[in-house]
Amino acid sequence: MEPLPTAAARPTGSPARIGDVAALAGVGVATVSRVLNGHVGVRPSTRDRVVEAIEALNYRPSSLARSLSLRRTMVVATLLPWFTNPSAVQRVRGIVEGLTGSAYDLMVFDIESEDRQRRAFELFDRGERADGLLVVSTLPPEAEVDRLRAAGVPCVLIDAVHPSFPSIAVDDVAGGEMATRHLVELGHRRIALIGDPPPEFRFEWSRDRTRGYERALTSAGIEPRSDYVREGTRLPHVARAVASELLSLPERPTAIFAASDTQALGAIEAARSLGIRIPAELSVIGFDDIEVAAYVGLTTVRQPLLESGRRGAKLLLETLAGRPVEPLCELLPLELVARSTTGPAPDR
Amino acid sequence: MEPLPTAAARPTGSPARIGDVAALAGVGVATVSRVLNGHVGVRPSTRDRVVEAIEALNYRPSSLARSLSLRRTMVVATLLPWFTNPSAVQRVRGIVEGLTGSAYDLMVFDIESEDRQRRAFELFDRGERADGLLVVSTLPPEAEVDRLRAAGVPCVLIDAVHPSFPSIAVDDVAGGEMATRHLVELGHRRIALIGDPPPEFRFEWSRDRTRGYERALTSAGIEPRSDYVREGTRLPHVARAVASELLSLPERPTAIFAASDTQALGAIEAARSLGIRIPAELSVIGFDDIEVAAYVGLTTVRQPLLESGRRGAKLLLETLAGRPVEPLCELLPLELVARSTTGPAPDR
DNA sequence: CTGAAAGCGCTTACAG
DNA sequence: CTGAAAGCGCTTACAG
Repeated sequence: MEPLPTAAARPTGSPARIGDVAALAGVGVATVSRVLNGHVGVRPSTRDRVVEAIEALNYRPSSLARSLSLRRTMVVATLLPWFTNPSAVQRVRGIVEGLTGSAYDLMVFDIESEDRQRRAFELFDRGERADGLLVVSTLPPEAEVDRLRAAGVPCVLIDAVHPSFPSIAVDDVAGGEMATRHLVELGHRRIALIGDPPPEFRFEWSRDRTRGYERALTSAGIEPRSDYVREGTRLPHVARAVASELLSLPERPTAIFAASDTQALGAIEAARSLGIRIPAELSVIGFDDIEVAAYVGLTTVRQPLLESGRRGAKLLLETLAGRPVEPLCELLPLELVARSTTGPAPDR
Repeated sequence: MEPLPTAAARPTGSPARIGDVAALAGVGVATVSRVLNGHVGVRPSTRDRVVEAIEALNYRPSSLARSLSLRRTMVVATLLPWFTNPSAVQRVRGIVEGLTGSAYDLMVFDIESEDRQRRAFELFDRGERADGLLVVSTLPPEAEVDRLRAAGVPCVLIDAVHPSFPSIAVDDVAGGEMATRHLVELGHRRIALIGDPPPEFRFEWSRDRTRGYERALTSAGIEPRSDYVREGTRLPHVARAVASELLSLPERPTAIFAASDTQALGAIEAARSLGIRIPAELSVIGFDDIEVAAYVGLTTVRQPLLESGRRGAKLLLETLAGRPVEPLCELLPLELVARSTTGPAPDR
């Protein structure tokens, strides 16, 4: 089953292989490979014949076969849940920026369910489909951590922390505290919280922000009330529904801290449709500072989303370049951005 | 160089291969492969031994090697430029939805420059890294069209049209006309247009919308003015700058039609900072109806972004399932959504 | 029911 | 400077 001598002999529909080129040029495949990879030490006349054959057959090497042979793909993969979320998008944008100018291409893989997460790691945990991984807002299952380490796949975590990998994150407890303190300082006492549902992928920052919220309340001498703490996904209608419940409570909160801007926006809409004025009757503070936040004047705790992606990408690039990176956790700064959705607590 | 008999013999760091499992279980690799792929006709006791060896070695087959051998990846790739743009994100969200429940995983690949576009197709045009392609808001170069067809890679276009592939699109000329007519009907005569820069990736809908704009003007007896037609990218500051120029014209337009909501938002910000009231002194209409549009009350021409992704994914799935799909262009409906950024032209 | 061998399409020592 | 061969890690006829 040797390569056939001419292009015409290849069945239509299947691209030429390196053997076809070799046959047409009258050389061995090794020589074609050398020309392809720009190795020195190929006689110019030979090279010319090979180049000619490549063009005649419209040949392009199989990147898959190359990857298998080279054990290198020049691709970086980003694995993240809900990757169409505004904050996730912003991080991805940072990753794209961080990778710009490098030789690596970016592949983004969505993890929407545990099933997809499993499949994602099946695809990537050997480092065959991508040379490095950027895992965003989720933690690999422990078994995958082992595989990744065993296979030596460079991996950087963004918005998640694990002792085995370097990571870029923020202090979520401090963030929750910061947001809540802002409300307390405005005189609010009845402060509700809308958090994310329990971690689906071992992803726990919502819990940390809740802890910060409780801490701030306690140190202000306010007793946390369980009926003021709700959970819901970031789907617009869910966020609205959760906020509506909160706003229909007999003792309605005068302020809401939402664990994300997306949820804060839902709370604002809920208030709007209930005829509750913001910030006169209700203050709302979010988390993230996504692009629309500035646009609609949402008060929020800003975390450097873009920067997190950029830094994560840079860190991964370092590792890929062979510079060993400590599995340290780099904390990015948080900043309170007071805009127009928070104000003094109503009298009474 | 036969597989070594025990796991311990494998160098740490390299995952077990099928040969290691076979050796440990005392069977041939073919048998391991059969067990792995759930083929019938393996004696239960043999199967048990294999399963045991798999677990002992924590073995997971190389998906890359599988792909090479099977010529199938169970992955669908989406190639799109500026994939963090709100409208692109929305389409991707639709694609994710359309793929949900299927056996295919989604990989997203960003095309930000011609260089990346070339690399994207190098990776995907043989159908080795993905079984099917969803090309969004860009057109493959003609040479790639040939390769894709030659290799028989199923490919669906979204927001782009090519005779060789089925596609999901909208009638952009009609859309441009619809937007402009809305302004004309409100009494505007000085109507400006902010379009995208010339197509970077043979991507021409902005031109079509401009054509619709001109057509609407002409049929209203309004002479198109070249100083009213500007181009700029969707980067926020660019959109603002372009709008500012327009609004500083001696004969300032009373209405702006932006080729995208993102640009419309930029125009609104520019007006704001120039102290121009909307819609009293300036009407602004966008295109797309991205999520924030409703939120900020932007009048726009709605195109079914989510639906385009969903339909594209479904179409691709059909093709992948072997049901031949005509290379037809499916046009999705456009709808004018009048909100609060457009109003009657100011007297005089 | 099972294994040896060929094949997927490359790259790269190794030997000339 | 160049080619035959082994290897990357799988799958699958083919022959028992």
